[in-house]
Amino acid sequence: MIKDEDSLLDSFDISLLAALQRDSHATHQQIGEQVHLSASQVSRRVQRLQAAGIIRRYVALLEPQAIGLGVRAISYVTLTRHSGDEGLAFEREIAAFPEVLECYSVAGESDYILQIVAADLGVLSEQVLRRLTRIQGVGSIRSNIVLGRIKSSTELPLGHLKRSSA
Amino acid sequence: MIKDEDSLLDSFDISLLAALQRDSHATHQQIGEQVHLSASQVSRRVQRLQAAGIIRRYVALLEPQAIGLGVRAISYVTLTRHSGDEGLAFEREIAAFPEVLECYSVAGESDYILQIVAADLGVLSEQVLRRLTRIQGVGSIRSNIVLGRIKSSTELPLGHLKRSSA
DNA sequence: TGTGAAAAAAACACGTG
DNA sequence: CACGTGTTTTTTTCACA
Repeated sequence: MIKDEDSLLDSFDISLLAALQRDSHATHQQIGEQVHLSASQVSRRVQRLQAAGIIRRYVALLEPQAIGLGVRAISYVTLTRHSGDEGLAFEREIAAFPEVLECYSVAGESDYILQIVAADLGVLSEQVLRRLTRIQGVGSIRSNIVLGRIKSSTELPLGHLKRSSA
Repeated sequence: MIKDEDSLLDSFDISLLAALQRDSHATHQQIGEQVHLSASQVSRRVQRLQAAGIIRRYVALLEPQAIGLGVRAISYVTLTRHSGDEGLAFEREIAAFPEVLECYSVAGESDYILQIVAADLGVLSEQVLRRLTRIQGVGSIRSNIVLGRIKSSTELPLGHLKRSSA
């Protein structure tokens, strides 16, 4: 089953990925110093990791507070019926909501768990949740308002790869 | 000093932020073409947005599947007591778990909502959740296994800023 | 605010172990 | 065959109009 992905990853690659997850704007030189690799080597490996689809893309992370997004919620959506079609339609629509940062289908009481951001509570309930309720097939929506952001990371753990080298 | 963040954001800045959230590796030239701005103008504005703390950092996003992270869970942690200290200790410890990508304190039944990734269900339950249970003050942990990732975005909505110009 | 020059960085080709 | 070194090309930043 494991045909190639892991086998390309030696311990240098892992350190490299860790560094890029932390700061993708560091120069190859700087990254090379951190991971004990030459700049050209960093360049080569980065290209390989991109081509392999391990590095998906590079993005800028913004500060929600600084752009007036003061409220975050975790919401639970239950569909009226689970006949397949409802789900697909919902999934297509939900992806178009910019306020919905994440949406996962889950096993359990609710069908979907969403992470939503909005300017304030008023906008969240009167606009975003309101619009979500109107999506075809949506039965109920329950929400948890986020009081504090303890951790919010885009860095995937790499420790489980540490053992094997290529 | 300017305390009002929004006042620095005209419609060019908003387009610029949108572009950087999508692809921070595009050259200033390319971004400039998208948002109808010269490369030097892009450079200037990017520096301003960074200095203003609106752009927090640049990161590489990896593909979880490609590095062997096949399982994702949303977990709910309830503390045994809410006497303040328990919460702080938990928050400090939880941040050190690389598998815990996100952790929010919420109003509701549980005290914290977590997003966790792991190689497989075995590792999730036998290692990650096991270790979480042992943190001081943790009462119960309930989890939802993610069946499908419908949307997982780092792009914050900017539509609410569109109206005012500086 | 745009234009062009200077600085920096990345990509590339080469020679070496 | 993989590595580092030096070169070329690209990109960014800065000075000036």
